[in-house]
Amino acid sequence: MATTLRIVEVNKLKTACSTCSLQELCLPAGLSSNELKSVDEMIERRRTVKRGDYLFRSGASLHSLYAIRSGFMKSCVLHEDGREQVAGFHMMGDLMGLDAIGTNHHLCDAVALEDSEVCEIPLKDLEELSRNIPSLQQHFHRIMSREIARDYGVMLLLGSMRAEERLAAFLLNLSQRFDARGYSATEFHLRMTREEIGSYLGLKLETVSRTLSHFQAQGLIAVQNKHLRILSPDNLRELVNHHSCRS
Amino acid sequence: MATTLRIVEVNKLKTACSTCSLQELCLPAGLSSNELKSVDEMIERRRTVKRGDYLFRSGASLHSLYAIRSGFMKSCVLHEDGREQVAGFHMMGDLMGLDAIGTNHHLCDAVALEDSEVCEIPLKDLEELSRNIPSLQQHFHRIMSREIARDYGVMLLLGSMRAEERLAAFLLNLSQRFDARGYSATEFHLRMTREEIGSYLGLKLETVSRTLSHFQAQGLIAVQNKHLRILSPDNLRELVNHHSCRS
DNA sequence: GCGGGAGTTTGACGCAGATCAAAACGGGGG
DNA sequence: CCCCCGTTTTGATCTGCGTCAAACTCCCGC
Repeated sequence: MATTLRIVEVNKLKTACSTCSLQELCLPAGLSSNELKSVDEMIERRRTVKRGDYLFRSGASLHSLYAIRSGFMKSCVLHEDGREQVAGFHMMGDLMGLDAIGTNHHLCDAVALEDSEVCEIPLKDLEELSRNIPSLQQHFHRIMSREIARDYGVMLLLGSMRAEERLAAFLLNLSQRFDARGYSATEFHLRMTREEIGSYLGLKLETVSRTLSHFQAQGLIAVQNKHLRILSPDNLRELVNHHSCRS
Repeated sequence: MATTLRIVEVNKLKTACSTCSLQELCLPAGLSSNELKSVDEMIERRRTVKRGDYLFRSGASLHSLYAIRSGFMKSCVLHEDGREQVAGFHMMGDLMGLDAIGTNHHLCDAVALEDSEVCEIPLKDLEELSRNIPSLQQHFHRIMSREIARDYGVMLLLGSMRAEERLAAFLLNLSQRFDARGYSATEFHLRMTREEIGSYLGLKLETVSRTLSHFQAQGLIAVQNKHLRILSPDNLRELVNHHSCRS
């Protein structure tokens, strides 16, 4: 039976970092084959997360960081009064859980937007290993730093861009990330709803929808439901950079 | 002559981490006295930054991280088209420059809002030392992680709070940080302009001013120019948590 | 102590985007 | 294959905050 077969396959998955195509994007970038082996041994297990399921929840204590092997996830910060906001979208090669190191407790939910597979990296082991492998240590620091840099970008976006600019920046960012992973930069599937995009961008879903329609009318993109094609990346870039309004 | 005297004093400043009152807030928190000594030796030099001067500029290559010893600073992210936004305010014990590790280039400006003094920590040395001192390594990771967590908070603020909530959250945050450093939690000096507050909160300076006036009229705070007194922290907290509007 | 420029306050008005509403679409389950 | 519910689109209206403008205050340097 097909279902059983698939489960068996998943359990068999012993794919090592050393043979992983995401190597260069992920944690062990730039290691020797010997070092790669040590990292392999550190990975506690691979775990699958079904669409809609949580990888971890806000408040849970930190066991491991998670490297995404396949799939697509979002992280949501929660406010005590029930407000919640998407803090980021994450895809293959991304490392999740970095925000929890400070307090030992996750401060956001991680939810799979499609069936996903992650590698579980016990923080203690990572710390120990990175004490012995300087280039791993350095790379780990770079990853954390890049997350901070990304956040600064989002702050700039939320604090000083108009709706059109935000959406253009968002689409270009997705495009660039797909590109870096070997997928088409101009044509891809939006795995999140309009509401989730809006939450991430500080906009309401209606505004997201309207703005997408507007882009389409201008010939910048072609959207049909979740399928998106970028027709004029240059014009989108121009939109982000030459802001017409708002000081 | 007084000026000369002051310069001499500054040059003499050999205040070590081991005698620094900020120890527990700063990088070397929780180290043994031997370990503290190693950290002391790592600090390349202390540097003073006059009000209005740059500690580092966006685009400059990363030499060191900077721990603030005294004073007050802001960091500003720049957008190519000239837009700029305050990404954070930093005070004694805070570590600056973390966003630059990823690319080896600073991506924000660091500007002193009052005469400040910083300890310069060469990244290479810190990395080497933290390979030998696990608790230093762990603490450094915690600091980076806390910066990520802080950024998530700012994203939540910018993406889903109304003007009053943003300002209330901002004041409470300042209050709490002053408190942690042994200063009054209810009465302090705002070292930044209304425009800088606005930039940080994604608001215009007029809105900041109006909202402060409004808080004062309600008896929540007393502001006179840059001097601020929090009269009802509880009501401010309530304002942040029980959002009346906006889903 | 006085003049001037930067920072702040306050008012009037306009607009981008939120809100409310309703119709159209699409895809997963029976 | 069809039904139904979650998602998306589009329109009409409302509103919080931005924009423009003017007066006022506070330093800081001369």
